[in-house]
Amino acid sequence: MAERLNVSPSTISRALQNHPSIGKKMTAEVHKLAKKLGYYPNSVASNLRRNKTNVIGVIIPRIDRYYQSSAISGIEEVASKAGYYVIIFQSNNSYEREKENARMLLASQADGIIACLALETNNYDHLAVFKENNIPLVFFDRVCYEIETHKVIIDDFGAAVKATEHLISIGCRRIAHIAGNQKMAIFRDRLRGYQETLKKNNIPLEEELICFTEDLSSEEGDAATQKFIEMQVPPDGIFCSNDPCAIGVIQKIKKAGLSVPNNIAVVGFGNTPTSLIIEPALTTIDDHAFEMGQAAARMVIRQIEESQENVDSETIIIQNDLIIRDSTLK
Amino acid sequence: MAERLNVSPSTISRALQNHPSIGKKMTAEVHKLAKKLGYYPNSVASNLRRNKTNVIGVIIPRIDRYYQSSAISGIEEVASKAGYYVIIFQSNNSYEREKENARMLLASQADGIIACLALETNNYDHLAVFKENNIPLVFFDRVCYEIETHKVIIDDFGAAVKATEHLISIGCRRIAHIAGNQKMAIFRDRLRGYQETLKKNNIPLEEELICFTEDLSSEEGDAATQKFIEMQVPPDGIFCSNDPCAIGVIQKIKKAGLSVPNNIAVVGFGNTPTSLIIEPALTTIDDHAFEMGQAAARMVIRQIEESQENVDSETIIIQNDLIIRDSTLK
DNA sequence: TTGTACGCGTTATCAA
DNA sequence: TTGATAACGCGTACAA
Repeated sequence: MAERLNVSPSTISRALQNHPSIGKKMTAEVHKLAKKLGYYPNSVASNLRRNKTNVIGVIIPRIDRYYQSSAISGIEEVASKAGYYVIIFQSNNSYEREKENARMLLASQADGIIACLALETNNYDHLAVFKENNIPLVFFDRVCYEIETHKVIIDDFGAAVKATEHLISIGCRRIAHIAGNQKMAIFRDRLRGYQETLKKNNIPLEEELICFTEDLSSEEGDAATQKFIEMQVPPDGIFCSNDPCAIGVIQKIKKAGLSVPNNIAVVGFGNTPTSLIIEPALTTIDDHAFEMGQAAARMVIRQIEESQENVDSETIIIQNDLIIRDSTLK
Repeated sequence: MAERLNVSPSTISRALQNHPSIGKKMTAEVHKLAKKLGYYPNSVASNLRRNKTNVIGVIIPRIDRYYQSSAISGIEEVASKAGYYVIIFQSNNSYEREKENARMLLASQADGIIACLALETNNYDHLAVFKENNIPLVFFDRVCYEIETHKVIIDDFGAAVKATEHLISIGCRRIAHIAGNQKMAIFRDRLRGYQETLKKNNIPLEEELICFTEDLSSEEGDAATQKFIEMQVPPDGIFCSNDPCAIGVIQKIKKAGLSVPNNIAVVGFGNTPTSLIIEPALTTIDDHAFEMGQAAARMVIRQIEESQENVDSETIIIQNDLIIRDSTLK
């Protein structure tokens, strides 16, 4: 260590963190010497001693999806400002990988966890473990209601209502919905929003106008649209549970020689960058992914730092906006 | 810990890592008990003892750019298979943040570093530190030639040649280039590829056909196109140093009532998802970001595990492809 | 095949 | 304001 130059091991430690009870001269000198020697404290040892790692673990399906990487950006921004590291694990929507990720995070002594569930997951023991070990856990977006924790979500039901009502307001009367995987609450809520809105407006629900998909890919959007177009009376509006799917829908409608929005209006969900590039530009729900990330990070940090055996699970609902563009502008 | 059930602290340790010199019965029993008690070794302590963290630190400009998140996906895939964690820091293209990130990674005792430089960076001391401390460092994409390390890049010069030659081959004779920030080698190389190709084909280089941008945004593409269109003899082809910029260019050309590719053909760089959605679909260079990430991860892990005071800096060049789409199909 | 004892580099506590 | 000491939880050399 650096104490070979002067004397004392703990004085160095204190000086380096500007402890008040250390002489200014001493402090300055230590800092200078540290810089000269290129000395930096070993945070692994510090972590062991303090029993704190300043690490926030994030478990998400895939980092190369716009929604997820935006959320992570938000997490990282808040975390790094507060002096935390962000360590990221991708589950690839696999339950096994998610379990493995949780195991690794547990072993790494992360101070807190932020998770967005994998599609496959329907057993939550690997995450409940964090609660048992008193490690703060915050879910965002794809949350689970089986564990009592803090959550950051958007009002998926309300957003779907907005989207559907918008389609009705521009004159659509035969509105289809392409739904996401019904294992996830968010997709169930969007479907419900769609259904309730039709009911409320006295529009009959037709089973054949609802298409269930595995993962809302463009290809599934394409296939669903094919079926819709072939119907005797095709729909005049389609509400898709995400943007990539809506893009596939629009491309298919155009390929069939029909017009968006004149023949069929389309609404997406997510406000991805692509929604502005497709022609016509896609009307969609902005889900404020970046802010969700920020909120989740703030939440988990607050829990870490309060550490009181604490307030029961709290849910933050992030605002969402319907962004109206050409795909519904008749 | 768990030795209160049987006897011995170190036996537990050995059993848990399946040390050969431990009875099979013992080993099995310990594993069973560990599972039952929910015991997991504290890796912070282990890291301290072994002087190894199994962490690979990644410093990149922004995670919410498609190129970067794809590369990270590649890194993560390779790393996690090899038992490494990936810890990500965003520099936001700021030199100060990059310095801070490097400092934190140094303190966290990362076993190896993968970096993609910030735009602002032109002093490299904060990264040279890793070499001094014998921590493997691999650059990818935005590399620096001032430090001798391993690098993963694509042949930007060659890719630009391919792109420019393609424009010439479809009959373009007045080809413009929208160049990226010339602080970065990749953008200088792309410019050079463009220039050399024109020369080789006896096409005069015209200064006014080269537009230098700050960060190749869509907006800058839009503005550059405005100028090009207003010229007495506008260009008949534009090679853009990235896709977002090319998207701005295409949108502007169309807004001006001109046709892509008939009036002006456009080539981008990066093969982002948007290049397939814009109309006409964008001809572009696929830079294989995911594979770059994989290669970088393999490289850094190899160095970590060989640890021999080692082979001098090696450079891997990842293949790139010109993907021809409608924006250049006359 | 198993147990003992020490040390990794910090920091908290207590004493000076 | 500073120094001495112990302890964080694990891995390993050595002894048994």
